[in-house]
Amino acid sequence: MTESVTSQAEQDYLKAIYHLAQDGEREKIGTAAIAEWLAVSAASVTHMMKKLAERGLVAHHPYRGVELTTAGERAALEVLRHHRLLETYLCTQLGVPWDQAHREADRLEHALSEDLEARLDQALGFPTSDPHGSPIPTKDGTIIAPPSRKLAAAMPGTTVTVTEVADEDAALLAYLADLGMVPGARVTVLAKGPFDGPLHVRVGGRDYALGDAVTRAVHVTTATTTTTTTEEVAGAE
Amino acid sequence: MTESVTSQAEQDYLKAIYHLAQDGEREKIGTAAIAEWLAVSAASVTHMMKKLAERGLVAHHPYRGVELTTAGERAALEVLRHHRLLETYLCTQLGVPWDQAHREADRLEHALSEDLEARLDQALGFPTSDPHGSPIPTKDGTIIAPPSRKLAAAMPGTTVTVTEVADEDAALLAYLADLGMVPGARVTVLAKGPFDGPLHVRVGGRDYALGDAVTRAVHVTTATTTTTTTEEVAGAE
DNA sequence: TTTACAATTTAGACGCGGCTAATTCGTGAT
DNA sequence: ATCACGAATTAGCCGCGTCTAAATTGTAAA
Repeated sequence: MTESVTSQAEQDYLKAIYHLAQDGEREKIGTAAIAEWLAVSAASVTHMMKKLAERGLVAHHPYRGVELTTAGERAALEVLRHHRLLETYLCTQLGVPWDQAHREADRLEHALSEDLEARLDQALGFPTSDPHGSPIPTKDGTIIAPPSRKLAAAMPGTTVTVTEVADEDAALLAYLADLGMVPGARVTVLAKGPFDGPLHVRVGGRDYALGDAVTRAVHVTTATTTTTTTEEVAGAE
Repeated sequence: MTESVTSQAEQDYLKAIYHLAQDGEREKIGTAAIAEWLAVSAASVTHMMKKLAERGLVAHHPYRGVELTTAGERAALEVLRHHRLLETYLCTQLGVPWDQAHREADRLEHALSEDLEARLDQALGFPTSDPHGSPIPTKDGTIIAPPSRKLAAAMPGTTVTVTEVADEDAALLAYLADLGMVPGARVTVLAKGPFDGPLHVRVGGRDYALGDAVTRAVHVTTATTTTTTTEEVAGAE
């Protein structure tokens, strides 16, 4: 109810922590990871973490990492909601290219009022996910995380459906769009090269070998309940 | 061509100077006027003026006032273009009320990219004025200031057309909308009270007595070339 | 012409968010 | 059990934009 009056910088840090927590598995997020993500020095991160800890938005365990508190996660989700509504609006209503919308939204999200947020939501028909397939948090701070895994973790031989594509890297996004790997696309995992080699997949009738950066950016779900047996079918080409 | 990299604060000051120069008649704008307009101390204004003067955006004549240079005016018009395109978009495409759009645009204008500016412009069909009747500067920094005067300066007995309504005061704007004094409305000036008394006008078949703040916020043009003779017709009620 | 006052500028300080350099802490290797 | 090293924190600084208090200046009145 009370306005937290979080500054733009604070919001960026909260968003970063939320993102890193989603991305990796570990709970505690290290200072270095945040620093790298935000292109900022480690000292700046520590400084901000102490500030956010005082505000009760973050639990800071010195030398061991930080994690969002309930209030912090709520604040992060509010920013994320702004971001994804904007992204959706920019793409669908103003024709901003898929791979540019993220950067635009990053700048606009901090200037979006609650009223305008509601208007965008309504104009879009209350969407539940953005153009990249990422779920849009609801107004009350709920987010439905679809049960998806990274394509990197998909079993060879299975056919999966793309649910979500990370929107941070515009070039990667453009590449994926070119391949036809957009949310909803069906991808057949053919084989995994040895020693962290490329993942061979078939999508839209064509085969590709995808590197690690790519397969970690794409989230998929085993659509047709392929009874996740360990069938190591390796049908290349 | 070169990015001036003007900060948000700098843009706000440039906008303020431009506005005050338009509003009043004098060329040189005083420190106090800027300070009041931006709700900032006079010392802060002087500080910023020196900074802007160094950047060549402002001509600072110590103790005598400042005025925008060509570069400064260009920068101000760029911000103003962002502002008015946003205002127009918010009103017509998202249904934001007339009197709220200004505040929203004030926050969004600094985060609007050139690309998005172009998309808004196109989506709106390349408008030349915003919902308040204010002209929208063109991309190349041209602005067509329509030959209008303040309603306060209109001669009693004439009938004028509202061309523009200042958008800074939401409450005033709501009041004017209620009266039907929107751009395009025809207003008959009945009489002017003595000693800066209220201006009696007829609009939409009804008569009103308007205070100074109101008549200075409304710009009008003598539409039907009413041969501006000094006919002091005083027909009240 | 002098003077008083209001407007303006200067001086000095603060909070924010950032940085570099130095220090402290955890932990994996010995 | 120790040690070395990388990660994290602390210390101290900077620029921006703001402020209050103390000069300074322009000008209008006497």
